[in-house]
Amino acid sequence: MRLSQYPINCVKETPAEAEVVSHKLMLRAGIIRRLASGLYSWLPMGLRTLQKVERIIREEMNRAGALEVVMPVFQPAELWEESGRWEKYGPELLRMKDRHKRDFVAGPTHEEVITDIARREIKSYRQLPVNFYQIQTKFRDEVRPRFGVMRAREFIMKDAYSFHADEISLKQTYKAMYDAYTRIFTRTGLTFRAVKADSGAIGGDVSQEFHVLASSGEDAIAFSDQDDYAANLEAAAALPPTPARQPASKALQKVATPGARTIEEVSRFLQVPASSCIKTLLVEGDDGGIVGLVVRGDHELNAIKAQKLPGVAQPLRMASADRIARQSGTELGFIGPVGLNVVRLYVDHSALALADFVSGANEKDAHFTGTNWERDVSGAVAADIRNAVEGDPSPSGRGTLKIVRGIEVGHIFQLGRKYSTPMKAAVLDESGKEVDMLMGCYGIGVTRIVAAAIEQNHDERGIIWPDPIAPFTVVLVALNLQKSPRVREVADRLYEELTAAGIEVLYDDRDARPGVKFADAELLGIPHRLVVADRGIEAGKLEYRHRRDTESQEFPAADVLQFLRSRIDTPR
RNA sequence: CGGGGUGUAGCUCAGCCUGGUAGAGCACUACGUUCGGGACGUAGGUGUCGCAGGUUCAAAUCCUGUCACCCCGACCA
Repeated sequence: MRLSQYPINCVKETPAEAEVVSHKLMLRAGIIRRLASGLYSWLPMGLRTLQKVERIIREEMNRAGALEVVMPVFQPAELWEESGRWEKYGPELLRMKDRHKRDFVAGPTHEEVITDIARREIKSYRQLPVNFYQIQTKFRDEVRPRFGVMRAREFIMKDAYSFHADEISLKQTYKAMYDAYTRIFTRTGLTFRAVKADSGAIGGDVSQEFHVLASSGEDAIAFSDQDDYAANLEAAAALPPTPARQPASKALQKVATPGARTIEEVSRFLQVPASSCIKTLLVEGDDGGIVGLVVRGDHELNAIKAQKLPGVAQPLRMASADRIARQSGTELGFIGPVGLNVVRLYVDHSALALADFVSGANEKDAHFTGTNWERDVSGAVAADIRNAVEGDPSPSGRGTLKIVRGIEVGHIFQLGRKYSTPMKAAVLDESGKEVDMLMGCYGIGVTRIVAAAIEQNHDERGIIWPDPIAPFTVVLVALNLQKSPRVREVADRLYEELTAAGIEVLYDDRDARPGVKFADAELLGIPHRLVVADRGIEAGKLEYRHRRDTESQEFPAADVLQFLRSRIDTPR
């Protein structure tokens, strides 16, 4: 493409609407434009990358034996009533009526539609297994769309759904999808990690997420430094500490702690480390009562773990201030387990391992020192309710945990019969008996991959695309071509030659100053840069620089194809 | 949904407190100079000051309402 014929300019100033790097760079480089909150248009430069990502996904899904389909964005409410999600999905599901007042939804995902197809088409175990996928626009009415296309309301997703007669077959396809995802993310050129996940609202038993690693990622990932254990922090088990607890040595003593509410304030005021304090959180129980949750002062509550405990309301809800007052006789900041009146009291393993610790006294401006579990507190139940932290022993039994940040770009589930049973998707098995099919589902956030790629690969000058998903592989910068017919001639010829050789070239033939061209090339993030200028022409040289390099190098112009090919990552 | 903030030229923003003819830089158009790291000069076009109502001789500015957008918390690819 000739830049002189491309109408969209890069912009120097960062649009005020953007907060995260990828969003800023996508706007500045003319990749996307916002239409409304959470709704984005993809401009030509961005679409090229998007389509490269889609192509990689398509090739690997096909290679893994999946069959491509396209299902409607709009879906009749009846299907959602059948699965029960018309009630359960909540306001994130965009609902609308057609002119006949019939209810429809804008599809946030397609389990219902695919299950409907499967139950109509598939009658025998001999037609199984099968795996359908599509690459299609989804709509989720997010509470708060943000970070550009990272969390948009409308986005492109690759979703796949497999059907099986038995568990073994489901596990085989799940594994095949795991391998396909590994190939897909490897081929995009991104650094990623597969992790154990909480299966969340979609349901099912087994699930894993694929994360692109980036310091700005929204998710925390815990992994062992000695084996391949890796899990989303919300799903990473925090093991009970060893050695076991020391015996009580101090007496329970009430001390005045005026105004000290947070652990930080209490620990500073009493001159004890946060790890020798506990915090007591009150949440609503599923029977209308109040449940107490205790974690060590330096730890964080893990809501996902906590809401799975018997007696805890799901989703987790903190008790309101006046319920706290009624329950504990005090206010936020001074609650403690001693004499606390709750339905259940769950104590995290590491809090339970403490002796002689500091706890709230259930009295304004007072805490206890020298608190001990058996002696001072009754009814404590041990549980894992905290986030794992760096340095914890790995749940795999080998090594300690490290924590990095990631952006979730893929998620694979074994769904089981969550949809097939309520929607009566059954086949006849070998014995002629009707059995509900088992399902798996496998998603990839296609548009999110593009944003994640930028979060992971950029510098202060702009984007640094990995070769496989760069909008163009080579940027050809011709300097002063409006004055120098020689430069124009050489650059034009080079452009034709490289393009004919199948290399995607962005040719900057604009009448612009060198600084502008270099700056734009760097902002756009084209990985390989060739410069044509009077300087090198006489000597028959061209100048090359990779986007990550700090120095340019010269090479004989005659070798250009061979030279470039040796530097471009070839697609597998 | 709760809390905070912002709406003025295509973009970034000033002006608002203290009411009195709507501004700067960038971008855009023309010409000239310049030309290996975001040049300069001259000339030029650009506005429903988010919208509606109110106060006032007079509203971008004060008041009320409303809409949109952004940021922080509970959900997800």
